[in-house]
Amino acid sequence: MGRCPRGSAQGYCEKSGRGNRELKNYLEIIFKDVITRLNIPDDVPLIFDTPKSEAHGDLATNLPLLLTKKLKRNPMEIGTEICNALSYDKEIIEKVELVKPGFVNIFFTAPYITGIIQDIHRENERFGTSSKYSGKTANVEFVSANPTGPLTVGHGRNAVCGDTIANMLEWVGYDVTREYYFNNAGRQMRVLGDSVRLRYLELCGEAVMFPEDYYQGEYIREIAARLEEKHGDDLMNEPAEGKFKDAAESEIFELIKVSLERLGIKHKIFYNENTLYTDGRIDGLLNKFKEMGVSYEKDGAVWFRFSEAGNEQDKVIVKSTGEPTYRLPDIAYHVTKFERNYDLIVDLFGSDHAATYPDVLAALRILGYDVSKVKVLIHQFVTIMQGNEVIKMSTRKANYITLDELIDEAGSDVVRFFFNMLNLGTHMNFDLELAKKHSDENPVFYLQYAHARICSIIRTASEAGLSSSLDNIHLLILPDEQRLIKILHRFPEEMLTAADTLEPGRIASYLKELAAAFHRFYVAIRIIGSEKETAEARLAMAEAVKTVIKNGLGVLGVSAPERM
RNA sequence: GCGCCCAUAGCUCAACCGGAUAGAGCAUCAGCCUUCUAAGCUGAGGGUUAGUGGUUCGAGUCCACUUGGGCGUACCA
Repeated sequence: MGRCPRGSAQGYCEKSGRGNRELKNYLEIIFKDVITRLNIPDDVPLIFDTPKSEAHGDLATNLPLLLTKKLKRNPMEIGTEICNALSYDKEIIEKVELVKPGFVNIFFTAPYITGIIQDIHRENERFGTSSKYSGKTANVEFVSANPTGPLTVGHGRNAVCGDTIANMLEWVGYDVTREYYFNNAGRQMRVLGDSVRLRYLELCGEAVMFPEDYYQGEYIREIAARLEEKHGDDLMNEPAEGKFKDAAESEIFELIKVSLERLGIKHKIFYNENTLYTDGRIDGLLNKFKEMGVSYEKDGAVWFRFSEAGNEQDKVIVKSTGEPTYRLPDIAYHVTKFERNYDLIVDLFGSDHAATYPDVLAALRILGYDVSKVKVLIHQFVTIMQGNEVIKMSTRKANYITLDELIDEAGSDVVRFFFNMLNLGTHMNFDLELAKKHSDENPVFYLQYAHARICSIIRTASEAGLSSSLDNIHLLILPDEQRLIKILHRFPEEMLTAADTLEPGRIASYLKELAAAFHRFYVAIRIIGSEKETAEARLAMAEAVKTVIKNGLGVLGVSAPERM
């Protein structure tokens, strides 16, 4: 890298690109150097983070505070020694200061900070990606709703967050497989098929009793109507599980896929639970458990010794009817994920499934698989409010608001951003009335507006014969400029942290901060109309902001409009 | 009853491995468009971070208990 100052620390310049991570790497090198020279114990963590207040520098460490106990000395004394011994490149670091309790605050030089703009222009739509996990594969399983009805708002959170997590993993280098696991057999599906059959019989003029615990949704009637249209009353003697169930399954799956597609979500694999039976995996697993002595028979059922694996209690894996419970195929399914050799296996469930995964993991551990590869993410439920009323979702009772209805009302961008804003553990209250009425006040517009604004500036500038240039970016020394550029520095690191913690919410928070800094700059400082070289540099900066917003929104699956 | 998750401004949410004065948006109030998009900006008010105790240089963050909510606790998925 030609921009690397000559005296920079060893190893630092070998990194391509900058950003906060590189700055931290540099600090780590020069601090470790001091630690060895001063013979300070090196078993305390050396952490640099971005202080909340600008007055506290660009990066800061609490090293002296952490050392006080170890050295039994005053933190300020230790800090003084460290700061005096610190040798650093003046072209990178402006100053290092030691303050009150024992923080060391580091300030970077403006020209050095500004260099990130070149990186962003060079890497463009790839800026923010990382090769940290290149060559690794990941499987992200999400949605996985059985085809018994359209997706509800409740599924929206899972769908959106799952897809965003997959995006984040791709950004840091993983080859990601998006997977949807479903079950088209069993009692639920029998009831579904029979629900359609009964509606069909109604249409054929039969008087039927439609049980209360059958699927009440309007879509059942529609499926029945299409069957009636196609076959007349030829199907009146068909069993529920044949044509009725098949029609329901395929039509509902079509609905689900369309909803997902509207949100830009496409799964690569739809894994049918049934194949686990037909290819003998279920039986194979049962035999293996028996051989290993981890299962036993009681009351005509087969039980798994989960209690011996440290879980609460033993559970039935095969009912006395001979039918496996969901646990067994779940285990077999995860075995296939291991056999498919993923380096990372992510499962995203709603909190209603929180109780099942410890058993699955325990069984996998007993089978000898490296369970640390599996990251089970549990997202909390979204409480849907209509005014003051809580809407309890139930597919069976047809008491729900579909994801499609929400997308119709709010639009895909708003829906994606809305679910992505939140950390997975957050219990959220979602007031539908409010979402409809105030949708133009959704924070997503704040980000999109910043992007559109920059596009508009670029258009206007180009009409005025002005274009961006990297030649004079050193002119960008105003506080509003530096502040903005420093936020740009953080993007690759934020992306990596988001991917490592599997938290989509981080990206949204970061982008809000970036957009805020840009809007502030925009109001305070003019681009067009300022002195030519400065204007060109500011344009280059604005383009860099635009790139980062676009890339960030891209990860969230939200569009970056050129005009609004 | 037991287990997991959660509780932060009036509302919806942030706060990276425990750090410096707990931050945004909405709502309220007061200002800012003859110049690049006012879907924007500036400022004000608004908090005992549910409560109590503990750990330590330092706690919204960790531990214990209490209260209030969500989800489980099936030979349903």
